[in-house]
This record gives sequence, structure tokens and C-alpha cells, in this order.
Amino acid sequence: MKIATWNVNSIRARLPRLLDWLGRQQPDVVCLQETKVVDALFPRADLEALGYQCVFTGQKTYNGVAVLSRTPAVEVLRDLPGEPAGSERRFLAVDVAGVRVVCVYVPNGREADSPHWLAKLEWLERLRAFLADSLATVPELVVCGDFNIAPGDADVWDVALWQGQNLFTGQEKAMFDRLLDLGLTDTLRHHQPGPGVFTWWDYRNGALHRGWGLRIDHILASAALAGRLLKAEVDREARKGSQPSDHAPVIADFGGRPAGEF
DNA sequence: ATGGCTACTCCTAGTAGA
Repeated sequence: MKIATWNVNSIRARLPRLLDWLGRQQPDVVCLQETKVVDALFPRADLEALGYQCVFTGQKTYNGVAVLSRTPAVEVLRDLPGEPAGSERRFLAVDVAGVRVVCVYVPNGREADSPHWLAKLEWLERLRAFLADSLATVPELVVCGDFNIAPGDADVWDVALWQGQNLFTGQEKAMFDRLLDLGLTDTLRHHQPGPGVFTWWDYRNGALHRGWGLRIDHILASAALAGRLLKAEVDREARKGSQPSDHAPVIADFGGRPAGEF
């Protein structure tokens, strides 16, 4: 079971590249972030034509998340418990083939210690509580998305530059560790423990080819799934060429269940 | 490296992203 996450930075601007990428990678489940489109205009037909079912929750201009799947997905929740009504579209939980898939677009935070950054930590705390509840009853769970946290020194290209900055503060890294403490495995880190494995590069200044990147997109898996992890990687090729997203997809491949359960 | 890019919008300037 290939599960991917990709911040596409507008699904309409990225549609040709997304369709091409789906055809090439053939993932079973894809979590998308920053779709930036209201539900009425989500390009469902183009994705269904490729054999993908779509569950999505979006808004105009900002945010928006979706889960694509080759087998039916049952929506579980589209509002993170504790969020006020009409909140930003950043969360979606679905069940696919016995796996609970949680798609998140964590608030950016903008600047350390700013009101936006404090709201980011509060959002993460609500996510932690939701995941703790879910893991009590659901053994196979993945949390996929743009976490806007580089969890360790290996995940930024210049530790001194990033020290204490938004995405790399001690509080954000501690919160990420608390998520892992729920029993989740950082699949990409687990499979590729070395430094310099990044998922985002600034559009400016040739950041991609200069290696100025961050690892902020993650696939966290519960123990039952992580035990079947075959591979996890960044599709850096998808960041190249014309009109890319500034994020690259992350893909985790989990082996099948014992015979008879699929 | 504090933006020199990209995408969005009651669009030609301001906001946001990370």
C-alpha cells in the first residue's frame, strides 16, 4: 500500500502535473494540502478518470485538504475536535482499506512567538488529543501532511540560520516529539536517517539545486503499519521542471496484510 | 537568504507562504 502526501500549492494550478505524477507513481492513497479551491470547483472528474476517489474540504484562496484513493474512502471527520465552526480547512480523516488516514495542513506560524505561532501550537495540541483518542481504538493509522515543523537538525540546510526560527523552534520540535510519543513512527526519517533529505525548497534563488531545503512534510505511522514499512522517500523529481509546487511529494510503501484481509 | 518566487483575489497591489 503506497501512501503519499503532497502540498500541491493550488490543485488547479498543479492539475496537469498532479495527473501526470499519479499516472507515474500509482499511489494507493494521496493526501493533498493547500488545494486552495472551494468544494464546488474541486477537479473531481479529472481525478476519477484516473481511477481515484476523492474526499475533500476546501475554501477559497487558502488552505484546503483532500484524500485521493483507489479504493473507497469513508469520511470520518473534517473538523479537528475543538476547532471553532467555520475554521480553516486544514484537517481531514478518512478510512481506506482498514487504515485510518489523517491528512493535515498545520498552520504555518509565520513568526516565532507571534499570535499565529501560538495558534499553531494550540492547533497541534488539538491534533495530539485527537490522535491519542484515535490510536486507542484504531490500530492502523497514518498522519500525513505538511506539518510546518522541521523536527531535527538534519531537517534544515543550515542549523545556525534556522535556530529559534518559526518551523524550527524548541517548542515546535517538542510538540513533534510528543506526537511520536503517541507511538507513531516518522517513516521517512526511519527509512532515510541521513541529513539533507528535504521536502520543501523556496522558489527563489535556485534553492532546490543549491540544497537549501527543509523537511517539513511527514508521514507518521502507527506501530501496526510501521512494522510493515518497506520504503519511504521524497520524489524530488516532482519539484523540478516548469510550474512545480514548492513542496515535493513524500511516499511511504507499506507491505500488505496477511493473506485474506485485503 | 528576511526575499530576488508563485498563486491567489470583487486582480494590475496586497497577502500569504515557510
